[in-house]
Amino acid sequence: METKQNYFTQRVIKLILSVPKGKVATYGLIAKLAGNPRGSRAVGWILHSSTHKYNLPWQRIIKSDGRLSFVAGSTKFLSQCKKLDAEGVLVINGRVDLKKYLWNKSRSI
DNA sequence: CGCGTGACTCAGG
DNA sequence: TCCTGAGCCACGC
Repeated sequence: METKQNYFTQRVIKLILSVPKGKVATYGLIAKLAGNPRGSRAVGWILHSSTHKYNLPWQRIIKSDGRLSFVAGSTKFLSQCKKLDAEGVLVINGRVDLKKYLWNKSRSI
């Protein structure tokens, strides 16, 4: 593999690929599990940079408050909304109920 | 090695 | 609930 990136980046990608369908994760959670509790911004950058290469389920990654990261009404926003809905994740006014859909690695059913 | 950028998060008001 | 400022991290140039 041409993975010349940092361990953190690789870990983030793997973590994102581990998020089950019908569940969502936050940038902060991914960053924390990857080893950098404060690397949330980096997670966003990694997604933006590697989604096309690794075909990551970017729609499952949202902000810590349960809202989508994109501007409401934008093309990407609607696209994410549609994908999540197709997976069974209910999105209301650009918000997701983290209490129901947040992925807990410790609880992975 | 420094600087700007970005799909973030937290603390206050 | 919404807005603002400060902090953090990886990447490209």
